[in-house]
Amino acid sequence: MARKAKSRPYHHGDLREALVASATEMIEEGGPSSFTLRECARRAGVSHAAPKNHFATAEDLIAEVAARGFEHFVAALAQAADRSVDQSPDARLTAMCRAYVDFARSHRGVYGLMFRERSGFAKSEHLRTAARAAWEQLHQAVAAVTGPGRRDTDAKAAHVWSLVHGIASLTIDRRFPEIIDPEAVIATSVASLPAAIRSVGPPR
Amino acid sequence: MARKAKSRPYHHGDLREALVASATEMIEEGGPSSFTLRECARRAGVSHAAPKNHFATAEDLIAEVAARGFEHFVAALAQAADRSVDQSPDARLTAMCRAYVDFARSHRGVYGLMFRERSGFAKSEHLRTAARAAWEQLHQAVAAVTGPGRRDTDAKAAHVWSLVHGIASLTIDRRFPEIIDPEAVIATSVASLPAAIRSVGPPR
DNA sequence: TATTGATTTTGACAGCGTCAATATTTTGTG
DNA sequence: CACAAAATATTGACGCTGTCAAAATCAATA
Repeated sequence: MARKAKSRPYHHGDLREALVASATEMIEEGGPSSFTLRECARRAGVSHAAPKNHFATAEDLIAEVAARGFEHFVAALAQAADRSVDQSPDARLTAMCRAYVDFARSHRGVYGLMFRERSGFAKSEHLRTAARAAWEQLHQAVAAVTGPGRRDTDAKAAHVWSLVHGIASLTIDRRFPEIIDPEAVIATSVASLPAAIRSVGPPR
Repeated sequence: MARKAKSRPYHHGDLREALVASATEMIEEGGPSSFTLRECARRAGVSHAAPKNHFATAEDLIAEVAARGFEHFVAALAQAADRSVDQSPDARLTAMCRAYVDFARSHRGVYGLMFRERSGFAKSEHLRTAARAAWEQLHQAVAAVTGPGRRDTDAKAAHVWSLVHGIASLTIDRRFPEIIDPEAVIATSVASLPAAIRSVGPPR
């Protein structure tokens, strides 16, 4: 055993972690499509087939990268919430949305990976739970704004997520016309969110 | 010459169009990442190097697919606008947003391609102009709601695009929790849009 | 110390995109 | 009509990729 304990289990030391680090690096540098398993092994200083012992397939490795991306992402959102814990729910939600877009913009590659369909989402339990944690983080901030016990909080949270994800994606992939200042879009759209979610759906 | 005339210029007949058709088919079936140039050539019934005469690189071919996707997309939006031409600007914008999400859901593969960063966006003029046409289509519908001559219509249009693109992406890539009914999110969020864009940004 | 098991390497395979050389067909011109 | 020129398609090769099986290496344990 001693598989992931701190006991420096083997030859390389901890190849599994080294592979995740190299893969993350590659994806941050050149986007998800720039990743290749062989180059990743090269960066970790091992032969091209060595990863097989830790990840059955290349997809499993990038699923792990995506899962850790979600964990990092959740931490960033939580930190934003903590920093504004003494403010209003509206301010807290706004802060979280800003943190959302900031994370996406400063981790373009991994963020793109996290929301790409084929990221091993179906196969990796780790990835699914990490993604769900992100959803719950956002959901909670929305619930604080709409008030407790509402039936349609889910739809409102989905609305918020859609908006910030849309802004993040279009900004990252440069699909806005050049005239558009992403910073301005983020500022005005995010600022309008608390009021907007109060009026989304039936007002009762 | 007679390069793209109707004169059945050659051996295959019209390989260029056949390649675009095969590529579109592949991407719709298995997503953008399932495309390979060799399989595409196979489907078109030619050798693996035949595409070289019509597209210098594989990226050029998928850029063409993306460009046509945008053209098809613009047509779908325009059709939605036409169908609601006798209604209010609000209803027209709503209809267009519904058409937007409907298109994305019924052309998952190509839509994913259209908004993926590496789609030859930088190199293909055709792709850039087709994408710009889509933006202008949406921009116009937004302008009709906010009223003419407003300075912040761009930001409002970006807001609308972000929301519908976010809904479309998250739905397509199945990133909403299972509890969420995409149909409900689309209905409520899109319905709230006209009112929302009136309050986004400075009210003056 | 010997054996076991985990880890890594080596070598092979098919598939990929691209390129150069060759073959074939169409088009344009004398 | 014949022939040259241009356009189009094929063949074969190159280096790259992910995956697999067999052999080699090393750590821990019995």
